[in-house]
Amino acid sequence: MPFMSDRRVDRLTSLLRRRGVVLPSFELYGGVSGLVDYGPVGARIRRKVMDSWIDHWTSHGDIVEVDSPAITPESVLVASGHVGEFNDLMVECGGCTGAFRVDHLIEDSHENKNSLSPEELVAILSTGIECPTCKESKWSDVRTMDLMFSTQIGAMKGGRKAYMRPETAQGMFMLYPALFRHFKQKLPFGAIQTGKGYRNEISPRQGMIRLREFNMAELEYFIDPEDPPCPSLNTWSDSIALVPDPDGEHSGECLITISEALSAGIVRHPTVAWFLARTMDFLINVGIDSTRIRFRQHASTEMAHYADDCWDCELHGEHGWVECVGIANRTCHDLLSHERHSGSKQLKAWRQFEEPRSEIRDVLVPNGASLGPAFKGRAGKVIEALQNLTEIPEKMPFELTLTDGSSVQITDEMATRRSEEVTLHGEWFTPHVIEPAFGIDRIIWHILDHSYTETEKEGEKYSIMRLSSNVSPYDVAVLPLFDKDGMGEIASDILSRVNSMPGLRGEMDSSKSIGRRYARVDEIGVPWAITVDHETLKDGSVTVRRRDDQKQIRVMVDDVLLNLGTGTVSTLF
RNA sequence: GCGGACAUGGUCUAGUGGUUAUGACAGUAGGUUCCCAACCUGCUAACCCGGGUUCAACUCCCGGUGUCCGCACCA
Repeated sequence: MPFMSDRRVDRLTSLLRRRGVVLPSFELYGGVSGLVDYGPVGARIRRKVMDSWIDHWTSHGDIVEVDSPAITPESVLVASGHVGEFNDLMVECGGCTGAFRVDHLIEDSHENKNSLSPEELVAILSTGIECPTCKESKWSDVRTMDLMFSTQIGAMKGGRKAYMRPETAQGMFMLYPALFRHFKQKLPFGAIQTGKGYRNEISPRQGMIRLREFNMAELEYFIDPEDPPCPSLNTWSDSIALVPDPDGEHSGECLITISEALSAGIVRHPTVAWFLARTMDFLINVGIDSTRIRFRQHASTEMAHYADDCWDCELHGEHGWVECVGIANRTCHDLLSHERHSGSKQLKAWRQFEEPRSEIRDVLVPNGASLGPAFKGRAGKVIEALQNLTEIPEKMPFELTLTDGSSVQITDEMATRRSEEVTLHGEWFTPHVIEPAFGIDRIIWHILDHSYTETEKEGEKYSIMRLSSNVSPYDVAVLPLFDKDGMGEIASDILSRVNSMPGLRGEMDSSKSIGRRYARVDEIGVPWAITVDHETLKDGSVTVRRRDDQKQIRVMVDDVLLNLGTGTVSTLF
């Protein structure tokens, strides 16, 4: 083994580099912080994590996968609120050169800081706000911190301003009308999308934890807020660590089953509860240590104004507790905002009443014979305004305001008052959306962190990556004990049989001693090794070695391959 | 973004203003051994980038980039 740093995290990162799992990007040119590469081994792991994530959600039946561009026109991100929020105003202190967010500095001096313009913020700043570090108040000019990567669609002057998406979610909101049709116009349904997201972090640190370009996997689940899906939670009998809202009545960490948490009112929304449970399942399935998972509820104060129950799933590792999944009830905020900004009428869903409802409505029926001659070209607008009246005036004549802002006088003969009975079979409403958003790189880091095991073997340090077979880079290693007497050929043959099985990938290694080869595959987390030896030549049996306890058994080749295909090799032991 | 430390083969490191720049591990070729990183021999492979000082810079100075540690930031 090479030199061992005294920090576990250093030894782990060094292994990940050495074995081609995760490495800094563009190192040839000095590297770029916040960007990483997945090497040949890491890319396999990432692919498997992504695939099991997609499989986990699409197997449910009412969730489908979509894919939309990373390049996003500015108007979309204005509507979503990203263009405003991602441009935090920053200011530097002339005394100690510290950088601060203006809104944080003036927090105590103004109640409604969110409503202030940049000019007003600067004005308040110059009233003698002190630097929290050095107590001076010599502030530099205010500048914006753009946390999105901006670009342009079209190379020439007329190019349209755009950004690299900071989340994949907006693409799914754009596809809402298509999804609504796909699901035969019935809620609930969901869409997932995996892909890259981009944030120009001020100071990315901690390796894979804060990246500038990162792998996301997001799910938008559209529901009727008056009829939220309440899947049964009885299948989840294990307790989950919850850290409820510190300002709420349930503050303090607790270990509790998900259905208890829902009935106790800790988790406020039944669909959110279901997503917490399903998220737990996914994480355990890809090999996260269940004792190092917890769900932390956002305090009412830190929650975005539109959301009403948000949970972060945090994983514990070398960097402490890190937020890896955010499960938010975004309510109708996004769809409504896109409806307002785009003017589209397709962002709603239909709610059928159980019983048709009749209503008596007073209406003014326009009289075209009288309106036409009176208003000529504007008559159309007048009729439209009359039909859109929500309150029918008591008396005639009255002033009617048109959509262009002008008003006209409506007299008796221009419209007839009438009571109409209308039967309503349902109504249009804006669906709510529950969004679980997964940071895949952070999850992969914790899979590696939790799997990395340092032991000793005959006084030597020995590392094993105890990856779940669901995410291991190779399913099996095929090792000829000697590369002679035809063992190499038999091994190649076994390998190609493995590789021809759907979804399976094996690796062959015939160099150096057998112990060294076991060590190499242990280090990258290959769960099984098949060794071809002299007996194989005689009877077709091989040694199967289990990574986690180094136990080995003798089995017929065909049996191992069969069990590899069904994921049941462990039953042979 | 600020301050401090650091930057040498794939990994971890030694070292110097001057001619072939250490060592270990890994890799590789051969020998030997054979079910847990054995051994022997050979080989491959590095001074972060740009400028300056100097007869001469991997070494000293400045700038950049990157990493780590604090501060700030993390929607």
